Amino acid sequence: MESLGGAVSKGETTRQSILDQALDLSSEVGLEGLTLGVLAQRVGMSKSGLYAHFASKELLQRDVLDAAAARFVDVVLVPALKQPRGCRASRCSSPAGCAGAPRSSPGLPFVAAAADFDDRPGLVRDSLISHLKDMLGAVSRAARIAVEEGHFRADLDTDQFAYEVWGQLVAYQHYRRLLGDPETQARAQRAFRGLIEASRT
Amino acid sequence: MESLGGAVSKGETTRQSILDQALDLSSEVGLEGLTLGVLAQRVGMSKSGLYAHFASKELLQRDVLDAAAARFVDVVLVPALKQPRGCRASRCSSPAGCAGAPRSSPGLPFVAAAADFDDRPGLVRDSLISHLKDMLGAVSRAARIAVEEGHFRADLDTDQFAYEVWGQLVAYQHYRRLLGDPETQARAQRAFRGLIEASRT
DNA sequence: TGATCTTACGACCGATCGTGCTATTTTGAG
DNA sequence: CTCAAAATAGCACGATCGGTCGTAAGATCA
Repeated sequence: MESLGGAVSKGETTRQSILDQALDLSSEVGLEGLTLGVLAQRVGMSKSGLYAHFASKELLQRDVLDAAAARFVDVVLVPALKQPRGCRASRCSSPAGCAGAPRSSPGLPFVAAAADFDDRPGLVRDSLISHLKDMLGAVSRAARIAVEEGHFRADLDTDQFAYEVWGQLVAYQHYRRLLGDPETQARAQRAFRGLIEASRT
Repeated sequence: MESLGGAVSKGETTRQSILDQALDLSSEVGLEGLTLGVLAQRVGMSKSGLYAHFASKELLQRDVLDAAAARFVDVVLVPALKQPRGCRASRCSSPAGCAGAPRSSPGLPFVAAAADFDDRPGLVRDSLISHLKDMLGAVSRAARIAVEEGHFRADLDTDQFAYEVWGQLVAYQHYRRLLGDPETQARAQRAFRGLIEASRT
């Protein structure tokens, strides 16, 4: 048994490192492109040894998605909520904030997964929808606060605002990954600024 | 030889019907999910018989993509260009117009393919980028005409306009396919109206 | 230390993938 | 009708996929 604290079993630590690697890998090839063989190779263990940590590939994918959501909350949402209340909405919903550094953007596996699983029913899709609704709710709530504090228009449809924010995130990822256009970052920021401007009082 | 007209060889006919079926199928499972076996089954011929019409799967995918682009031009762009000049920009770039009826929207395979191949170099990706740039150029040009005719602001960045239009198309497809929210259509239209409004004089 | 439970490995399975090769059927021009 | 050419089917291959199983190595605790 573990000593009721930081100590964790060996299995749990490797399981966590598997999940970490899977998160990175799925940022490159997508959740759907995730393969037990190459993941095992990257982690440095045998396929079956890796597989023993998960009941099925679907469960593995779901866990990876949960890990991605957790990372997103930690990296994007929590820092945003530490901002002064008035700035929250724009901070936590900026594509530049979500997409962050070109490398290993926290929102990326999420967007990629959304594309892969939008028509593939199952555990992963359900989990994805659930997380997405949570995130949209968070953005909408932040916008509502901004409305109450007078930074945003009183008649702003905050759900619509969240919709458009997510849309810009998705569009930004598409553009950047497909075209590799360095101008994309500037375009995304301009578009986002336009959205904020249109929501202002 | 053919009689210099409508007559086409049998091979070309079946090849075209294969492409049609492939277009429908890829709207469901994506270009990446396209499989020779199930495609052959759907067309009603053997896998090898079908395969004989294409040098490789990659070439097949490229041809499907070209067909999708052609259909998009026919169904969306050409009708839009027959509108009075002032309306073109909004007509040809409306997500509702591009996405059209919930079933068999012409832009869908394009968006799905963009998600699948944004990080998979090769023929398909190259073709995809080429077509995308064409479409963006068309939208940008339409916007420019609207500017010249005084319907849009004189200082409008038409490339930025095209970027945001494509973004809305992508976002709409994501939302609709993932959440299945009937409200999505209304949200997309509202977002698009906002974009047009912001571009007006 | 010795016993026990956890963790990891290698071999293997059936299915499916893309892709060639060869035979057979179908088409269409002379 | 004849017959070469085109079109299609049959078959098999190597690779890779998710997944299973028996077992060896390693950790944990009495």
